Amino acid sequence: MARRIVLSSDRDEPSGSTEDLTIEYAEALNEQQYAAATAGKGPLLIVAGAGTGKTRTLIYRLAYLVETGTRPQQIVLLTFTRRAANDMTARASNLLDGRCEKVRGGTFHAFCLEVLRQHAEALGFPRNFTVLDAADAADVLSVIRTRGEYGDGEERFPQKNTLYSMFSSATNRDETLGETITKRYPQFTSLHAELKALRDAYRRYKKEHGLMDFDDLLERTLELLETDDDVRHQVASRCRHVLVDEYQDTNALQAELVKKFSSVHGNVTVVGDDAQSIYKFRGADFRNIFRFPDEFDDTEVVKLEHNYRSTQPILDLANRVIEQAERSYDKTLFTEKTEGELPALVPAADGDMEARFVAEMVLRLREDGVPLSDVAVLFRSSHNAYDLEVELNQRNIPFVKYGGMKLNEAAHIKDVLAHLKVVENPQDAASWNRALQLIHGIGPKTAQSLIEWTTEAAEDPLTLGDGAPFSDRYAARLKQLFSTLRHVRSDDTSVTEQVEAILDYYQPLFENKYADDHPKRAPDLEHLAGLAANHESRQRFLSSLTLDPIELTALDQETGEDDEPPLVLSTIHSAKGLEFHTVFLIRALDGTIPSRHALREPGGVDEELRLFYVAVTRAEEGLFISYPMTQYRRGQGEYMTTPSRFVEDLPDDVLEPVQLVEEDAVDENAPDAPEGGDTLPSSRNGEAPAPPESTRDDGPPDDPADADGLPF
DNA sequence: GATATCCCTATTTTT
DNA sequence: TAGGGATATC
Repeated sequence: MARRIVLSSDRDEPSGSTEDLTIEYAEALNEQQYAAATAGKGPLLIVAGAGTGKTRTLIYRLAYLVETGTRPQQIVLLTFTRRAANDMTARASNLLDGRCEKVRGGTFHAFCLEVLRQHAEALGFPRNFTVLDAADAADVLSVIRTRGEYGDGEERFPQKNTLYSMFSSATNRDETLGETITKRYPQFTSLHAELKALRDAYRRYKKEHGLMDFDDLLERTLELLETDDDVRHQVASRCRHVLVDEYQDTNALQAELVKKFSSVHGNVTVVGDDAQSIYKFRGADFRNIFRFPDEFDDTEVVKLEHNYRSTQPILDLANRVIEQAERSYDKTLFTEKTEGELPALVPAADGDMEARFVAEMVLRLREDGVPLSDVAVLFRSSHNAYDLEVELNQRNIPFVKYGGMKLNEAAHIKDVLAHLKVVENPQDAASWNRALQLIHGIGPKTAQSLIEWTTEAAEDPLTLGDGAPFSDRYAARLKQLFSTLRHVRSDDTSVTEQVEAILDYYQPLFENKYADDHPKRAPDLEHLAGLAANHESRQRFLSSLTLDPIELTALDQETGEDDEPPLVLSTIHSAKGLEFHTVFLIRALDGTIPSRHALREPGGVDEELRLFYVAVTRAEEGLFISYPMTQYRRGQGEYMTTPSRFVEDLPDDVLEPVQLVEEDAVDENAPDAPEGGDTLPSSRNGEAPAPPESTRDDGPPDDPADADGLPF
């Protein structure tokens, strides 16, 4: 263990002087926000309800810390997405002449990655280790499973994705594998020993080949900081202030990391709202936030309750929603925006009609001056938006979808990235596997022996030694592959050139592999090359893609300079922390939200309820909760749905029912026959869904008389 | 040993 | 509805 020489840090000690502050904190913030932003040293817990200016407070705190002498490089801001981190540092920089840009920050995973790149060797990993995303990790598990003949028994052995979630679940909840299996995967209890062996094999494999999955980033960092006190001291010394956003969604591992990061200076600020904890599946526990004062002595607690986002009617609904929870949440949000439209509950005949309703309303809002980008459509899970996506495409309404397919999850992108990864880390057997099997004539077996050849026999893994086990069938391609890779490796190629070189090589393989739809996929490859230009190194490019994935639809849209900012479609999870003028919550069905899967888990319904609460509290002025009354399922055809239990018992003066009427439909009340063909898209142009907002304050709001001529 | 084809099944949320 | 497993064919 290295000898430690402690340098006096007086030089760095923040002055703490409040004499020459350039920002009028007391004027910009309310009393509690001010207290939070300007709190002194030590642990600080900010319990902030939805829309209470939590982000604003955090930004001012950043600025305050910098103004009172803390160097920005010594502040660590941990957030849930990189977008949130960039957003906050940018806003803080605006307040303070750019100084806050140097604040370090990002997600837990990204920050841990930074630490690990520095110290990986101490853990027996190479510094250029590869980060596996969930799909990569599952692929690795699949390879190991097949090789080790784990599933040879009679019982069904879990699939690769299940294996990954199982192991990940154990890590994130800080449980033993046995506990996780008993609690969450009881059907595999009899396989416990085999699963344990498989997990050990997976761990060994990752270490041998320089691979880390998402969980490793957290777990290995913690291991590093726990076992090597010099490293811990070194890392924590650089964290004079640690700020954590969305603390209610941290899990046991992350809470422990926060402790370690702040173990030298003891300055931690965490912000969160227990009623908005929605990441239980990742091991988050809303009670974490209340444990904070027990974990950190002398915690100062500040509560923010004044809501600046929503109108009173929306808050009333939010309060009624959260009241339904088993556990009571101590929420007393209040606002001064007492006026406002009632949130509306909108049943639609079917998913198609629901989509038309939303599209129509979005256009009306735009005519009334609400920009598309200030409107969001939220849903429980990604596929809930399919109908709407089709509708929006037909009407040429630009949108971005968050929480759908990510660019780097698309198979063709993974193919290209595998080649880059192999150059970056030639031990990365998982990527070799992928790259090699693209070549016609190379399957799992040949790939395996080739990998052994390159990584063991040759001194340079990117050359093929004589006598490598290859046959003429694919020899030419293989040589081409290796020369491409060597070119990519050479020092003077930019990341863009590297990607281009791989694309040239990949093109014929690509067209062969995706014979039916490669023209559709091709633009993504171009985008990838474009993205590469923004990155200074291959390694950074790769990790930024895995840790901060790009939404596929964001690229479809090709947002040019003067294009209209698009409508936002988002899973509720991905909408966390955002706000919009008007929110549509679609597919509010029992079985969707709450999800059918959640009903089986203890505490599952409450978690879904919090999710619902998050959705509702995103809205500033307008809120429409809609659902289709019938749905189609493969086997059964159409069937009647049940509205979400969360809206069922709400009185009309909290959530106002609205009836949708087709403009040119014959006066037909409820389409109770499953085959009711009259609502199907017989006419694309004439329908008039909900009456405009204005008719909704007086009496039954179902008169479509004022449905104006529609501009399409 | 690689690949083409067919059938079955499970189906949330994210770093 | 796609992705995985099993089977048949090259």
